[in-house]
Amino acid sequence: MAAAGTERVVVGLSGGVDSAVAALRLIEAGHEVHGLYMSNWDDEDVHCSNAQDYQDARSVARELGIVLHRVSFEPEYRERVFSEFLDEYRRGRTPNPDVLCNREIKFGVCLHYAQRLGARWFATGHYARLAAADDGPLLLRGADAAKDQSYFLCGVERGRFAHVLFPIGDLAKGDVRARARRAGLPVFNKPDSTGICFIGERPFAQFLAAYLPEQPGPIETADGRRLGTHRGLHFYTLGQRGGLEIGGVRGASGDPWYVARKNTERNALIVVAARERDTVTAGALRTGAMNWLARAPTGPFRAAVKIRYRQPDQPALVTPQSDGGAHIRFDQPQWAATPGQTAALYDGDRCLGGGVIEETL
RNA sequence: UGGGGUGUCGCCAAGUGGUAAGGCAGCGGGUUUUGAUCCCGCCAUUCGGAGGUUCGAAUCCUUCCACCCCAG
Repeated sequence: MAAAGTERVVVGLSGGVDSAVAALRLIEAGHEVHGLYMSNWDDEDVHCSNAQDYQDARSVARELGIVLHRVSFEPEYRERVFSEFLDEYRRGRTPNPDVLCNREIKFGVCLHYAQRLGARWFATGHYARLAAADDGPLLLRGADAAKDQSYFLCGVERGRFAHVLFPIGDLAKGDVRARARRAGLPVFNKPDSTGICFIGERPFAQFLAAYLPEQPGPIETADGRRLGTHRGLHFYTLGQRGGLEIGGVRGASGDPWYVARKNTERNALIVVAARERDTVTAGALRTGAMNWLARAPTGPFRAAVKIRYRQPDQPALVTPQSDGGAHIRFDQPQWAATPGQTAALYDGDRCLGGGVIEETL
C-alpha cells in the first residue's frame, strides 16, 4: 500500500470477502472510505445473484459504517468489452474478457467515476501489489501465490496504477477470511466467485450460443481422419478436451482428444490424442501491441511468461517489435498457446506488462 | 436367395463354462475471477432375439434377426 493519511478512498465493493477486507484495512489505515458497488451486466440469469451481491455489499458497508454508492456501467461494458469479446470469438479466437474488463471498466471508467466522487485513490480487492519506482508504479504479484491476480491486471495502462490501492495484496486468502470474521463482516464465509466477471458462472457454450450462430463442420485428426462434428469453431478453444463428444475410435490409442488447432478455411477442428500433444506445440508467438508496466524495452530481454491464467510461468526470450508488439520465444515449446489470450511478462514478482497473443510461430 | 465373418454400456474394447475389465464420451462434484486444463465420483443384474445343454453360459448347441466381406 502506498501513501496513507486521511485522503478519500473509493473502494469497489463487490459483495465478496476480498473487497470487504480491502475496505476494512483502508479504514484501519485512517482513510475516509466510500464503497462503490458497480454492475456491468444484468439479465435474467444473473439478476438474482446481482441482487444478492448488492445486498451483501450493503451489509458490509453498514457494518463498516461507510457510504455505499452504486453505479451501472452496463452500456460501457457492452460497448468496450462485450462487443470485442464477441468479435474475437467470431474470428475463432479465445478472448479473455476479464483482462479487458479491468483495463476498460474497473481501471477505466470506474476509476474515473471514483475520482469524480472526490477520491484520491481507487481501491479494489485484487490479490496484487503495487510499489513505486522512479519511472512509475510497479505491479507485483499478490503475496498469496495461489490467488495472484496480476495476470488479469497486466493490460491496465500503467499510469492508472498511480491512483490505485490494492489493500489485501500482501495477505493470504485465509488471512483475509480470518480478518473478515474477526471484524464481524457477514461475508467472511462467502464462497469465492469464479466465472467471467459480471457474466458469472453459467454454462459457457450455452451463453455463447445465444450470441453466435451454429456453424457445424468436421472434427478431424491431423492426417485427415474424421472423428466427429463440431458446432462451430468459435465454441472451442485450443487445448480443450471436454465437449468434443469423441468416443472410442477403432485402431486409436484410447486417449482423450484435445483441440489442437482450427482450420478456418475448411471450418475444420483439428484434434490430437493426449500422447501426441507435443506434436502441436509452439516454440514462439507474436503478440499485438504490448502494454508495458515498465520502461519500454529497447532490445531483447529474458522474462517469465504466463500465457494463461493459473498456468506456470515459462522462461522465454522477449523481443520488442517495431509495431509495438513482442516476439516471444520459449525455452521449451508450449502446448495450446491460444490467440486472443493474454501473455503476461514477469521478472520475479514484478509484472512487466502484457499483450494479446496474435499468432503462434 | 452360395461361401465366409461379426454382433458385449452412446463409442472403442477385454472376456472362449464359473457368475460382465478398462478406455473414450457423458453426467455430477472439486480446483479456478476467461474459455480450458487438472482432480474426484457416477455410469451394462447384462452380453442382437428366442429356445436348449449345464449345478452354473457373454462364453457350448439350435434357430431367427442385423450388418460386413468374397463370390456369380
